[in-house]
Amino acid sequence: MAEISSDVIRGYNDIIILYLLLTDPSYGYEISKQIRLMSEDKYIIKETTLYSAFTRMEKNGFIESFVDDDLAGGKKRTYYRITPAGREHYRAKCEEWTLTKEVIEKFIADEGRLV
Amino acid sequence: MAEISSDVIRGYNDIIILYLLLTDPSYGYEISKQIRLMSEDKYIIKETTLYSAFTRMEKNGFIESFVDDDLAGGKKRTYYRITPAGREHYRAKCEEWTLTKEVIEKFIADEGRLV
DNA sequence: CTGTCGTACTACGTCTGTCGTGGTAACTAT
DNA sequence: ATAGTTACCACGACAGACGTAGTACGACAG
Repeated sequence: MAEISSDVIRGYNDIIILYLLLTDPSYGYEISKQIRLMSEDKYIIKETTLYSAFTRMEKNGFIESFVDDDLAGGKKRTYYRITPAGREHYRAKCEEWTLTKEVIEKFIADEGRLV
Repeated sequence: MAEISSDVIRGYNDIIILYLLLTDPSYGYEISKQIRLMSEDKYIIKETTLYSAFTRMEKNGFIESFVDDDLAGGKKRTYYRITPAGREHYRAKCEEWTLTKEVIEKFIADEGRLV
């Protein structure tokens, strides 16, 4: 089955991740599983891509982190929570998506032109 | 008016350019004007982006160049023609686009969730 | 009790497409 | 004269995505 190459989706990891934080905080491993699930295995985000997106978005003020170190076995887990700025970023990116989609679809040929 | 940031469209300049070469060869300046026109000024490709896409795609065998140096005033102009491999690349990218679109739209929230 | 699988990250360096700056050169209209 | 349009190119910087590798703990099979 075809899968999505990363360069295509570049710039959209932000909205994918932020979407999953809209209602509740979450953490890396969980988010990566949800992306895989929601996309029906069509998009499997690379771990490094995900975690570096967290770092970048926290620096930009779109998300905040907090650590839960009360897990069984003294393990810790880093949660991320979306900020108001993050919501705004998400909203803006969605609008940009609509525009982008409109533009790109003008350059998708119908069958006839392809031959 | 909102315009499209380049990182969003990254990876799609190829199909935009190739689309404009599907029926006839063309050249940089002309293509850049057509993109601007067809997108209703929503996407204005940067010159350097365009010309480096030409170089890259020629190296990949998606397009071929030929020079017209019989223009008035001894000027020259470099035309590009799509190759069969280029058509195939275009077709594949269009399919990928369909997939990508489906995936991304699963992560676009309806109004209710946004608040 | 050794080994693999799943969970949950992190560090480091590389690659590639896009972009900013700036340059060349000739024609065209004011 | 000079600004604008046509037509292109070189160079270097940047940022997001990726490859590789490593840490560390628990659970469960053999």
